[in-house]
Amino acid sequence: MPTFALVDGNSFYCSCERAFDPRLRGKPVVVLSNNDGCVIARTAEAKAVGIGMGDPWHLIKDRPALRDVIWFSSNYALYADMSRRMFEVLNSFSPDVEPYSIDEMFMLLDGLPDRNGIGSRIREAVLGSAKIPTCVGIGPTKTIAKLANRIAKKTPGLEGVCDLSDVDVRRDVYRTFPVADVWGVGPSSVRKLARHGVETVAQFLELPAFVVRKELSVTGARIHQELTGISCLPLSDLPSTRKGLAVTRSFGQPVATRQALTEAVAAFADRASEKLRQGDLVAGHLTVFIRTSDFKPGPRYSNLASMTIERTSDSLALVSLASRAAARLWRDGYAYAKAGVMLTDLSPRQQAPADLFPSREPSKVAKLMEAIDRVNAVHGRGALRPALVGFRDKWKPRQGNLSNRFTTDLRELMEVVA
DNA sequence: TCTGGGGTCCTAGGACCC
DNA sequence: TCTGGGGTCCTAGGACCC
Repeated sequence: MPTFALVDGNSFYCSCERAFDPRLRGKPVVVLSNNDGCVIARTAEAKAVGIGMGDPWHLIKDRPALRDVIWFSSNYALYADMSRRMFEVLNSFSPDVEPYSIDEMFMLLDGLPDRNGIGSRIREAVLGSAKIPTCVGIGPTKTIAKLANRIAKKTPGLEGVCDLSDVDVRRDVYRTFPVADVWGVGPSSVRKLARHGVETVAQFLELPAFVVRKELSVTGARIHQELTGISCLPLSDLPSTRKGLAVTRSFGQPVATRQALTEAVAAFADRASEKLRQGDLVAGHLTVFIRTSDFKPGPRYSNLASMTIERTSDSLALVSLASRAAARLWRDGYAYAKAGVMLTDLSPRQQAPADLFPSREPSKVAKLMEAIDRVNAVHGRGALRPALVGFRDKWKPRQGNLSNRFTTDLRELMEVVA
């Protein structure tokens, strides 16, 4: 039987901010989503003054109780780099580490020389080297490790570690643990299970497998199995090639001209092409969507255009296709709030079938893209951009309080030291 | 002034084929 | 009078996750 650990960074984005500013210790801190929209990370102190996950910042920030709360715009470059550091620390314990999200990593503990107190030692190492406090959940399947992690997080006496390797300990936990808190069981599944009188994990496990299969499909059946201690979600050692990628944004202010909208979509397509090239991939399908706000009064409109394209990662081609699509989707008389570009049907550039009649010479395009990427690596993203993107950036999201990129930009680190 | 931005997997149903 | 039975591939949409 394998042993999995799930290591999860506490209030990850907030902890990243704290790692570079000790004055934030013990204070309520929140990090906001893009556009400074809603709260996506909060410290224990921030939870204590009543801030919920996903709360719209502009609706709550003036409450008297929140007077001392320190807030940040999200600084993704910093968080991604901190995540990489966390990975490296875990990797020094075990060769089998699978990043599950930016702040969560699964690892296999099998074959480790000394398993005694392993959870605490992992925590100490991550805190010491990466400056990130974590919780560790341990169990014979991913689902159980995840469940253990949740208990570690919520139970003060446990010092951030919960081990559910033992079947009797699990049985005890299952009697009261709500099935709604199990990884992969969402609101829709909870409603179905409630019709069978199921509320706890223990009750869930009493359901016959065929009932679970019928009600919750194979996804639910796997969770059912995993909770009994039979592992069916393996650790994936290799980073899988991604299936699709998207660049979507809410606008800093409503976009009301066709020009501004097409420029925004062009910019998203430009960024999406860049991501594509970073993974050495090409896309065979392009989707563009535009929409008005769900929250503001006024006429609503939402539409998308989806097209199969000649496989490419050429910014100029993708930007041109995407902005033409946006121009077609445009309707007069609406205040647009959000748009996006999605690329799917991805494949490695090398494996992509060659086009019989390419519209442009592939080797020349590759050289041009390489040059563009190099210039932007030195001078900053967007320094060199397709003309269709423009320089007005009317759509740019708000970022009212962005911390410095301490770990990835030397100049920005020096600003703090100075 | 102001409500995020990504992902994955699964299923159903349509189009098309023999 | 009677109008098949599989396959595959693709897409849209649901559900869930962080």
